[in-house]
Amino acid sequence: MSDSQRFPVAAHALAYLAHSNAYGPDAAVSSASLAASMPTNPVVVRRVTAMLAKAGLIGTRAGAAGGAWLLAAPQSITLDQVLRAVNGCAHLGCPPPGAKGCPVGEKIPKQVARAIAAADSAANQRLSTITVADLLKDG
Amino acid sequence: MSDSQRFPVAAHALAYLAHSNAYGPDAAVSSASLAASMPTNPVVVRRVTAMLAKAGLIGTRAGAAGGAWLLAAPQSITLDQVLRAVNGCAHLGCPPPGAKGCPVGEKIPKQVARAIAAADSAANQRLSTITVADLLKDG
DNA sequence: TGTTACTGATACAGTTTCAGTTACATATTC
DNA sequence: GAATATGTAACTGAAACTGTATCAGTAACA
Repeated sequence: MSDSQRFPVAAHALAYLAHSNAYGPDAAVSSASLAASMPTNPVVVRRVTAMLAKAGLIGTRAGAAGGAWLLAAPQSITLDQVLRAVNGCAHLGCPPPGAKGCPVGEKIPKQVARAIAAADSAANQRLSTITVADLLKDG
Repeated sequence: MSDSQRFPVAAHALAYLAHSNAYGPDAAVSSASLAASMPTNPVVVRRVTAMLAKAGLIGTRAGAAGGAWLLAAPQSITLDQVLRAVNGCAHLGCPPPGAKGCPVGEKIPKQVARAIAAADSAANQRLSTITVADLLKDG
């Protein structure tokens, strides 16, 4: 996967929902409003909110006065959940397959993959200590 | 930056040099040999080895019997050095700029950027505990 | 000295991926 | 029924990467 802005857009959207006290369908925020605060295109926002909704982090509703709202308290939504919801990872690359028949060429990619997975895991663990509520703090 | 294979290629190349006991110009390994073990194209390898050379991790020499060799012991080359050498990062994306004039829209991106930097740092710290020598281990 | 072999760099084509945009079917409120 | 919103599909243009070919410079070796 190439470099994507999905994670930042998702994090920004959730923080904005929290700031708007959007905790139910009656306080839904439209994709146009979310997009205006980035700023980006409403369709880009909806592509992300659709994934967040499938992950159970937010609720969405079509129709007039529709939009998105949080399904959990901002303090309880961690950023690693957000990253997983938008199918992101640390993107350090995939190891080359290794030359067939070459003993060292076949062994190294396995260890490279393990190192990449370890780095990915460390990034996720760090993100698990940051919540959507933290994104609204000053400083 | 989009998804790049530079980091895996660099890690594989360094591990291969270590396995070949390439510790000096007289034991230089050509880009063709390195490429054959991935497998990929020699030019792709040279694009990476040129960066590793600039970072001081390997030496290279042109001409007949030329190629690349390690400038340090495999146990002392950590993978975060390798990642920095090829200009990689965790690639979680860049935060949106935020809407001008919107107080919340301007504050959130700063915290999102901080979260991304924290995740990146965690990944690098984890990589700093893995060396090129570890890539040659079994299992 | 001439041949061979290698690096580094540059340039190009093809592929992939993404943001942004338009369009449309569906759903909901008024 | 009109207005407004989501979700999704299709298209465009930009960006980045791989693979490839090519060339100048360099070094070993007969």
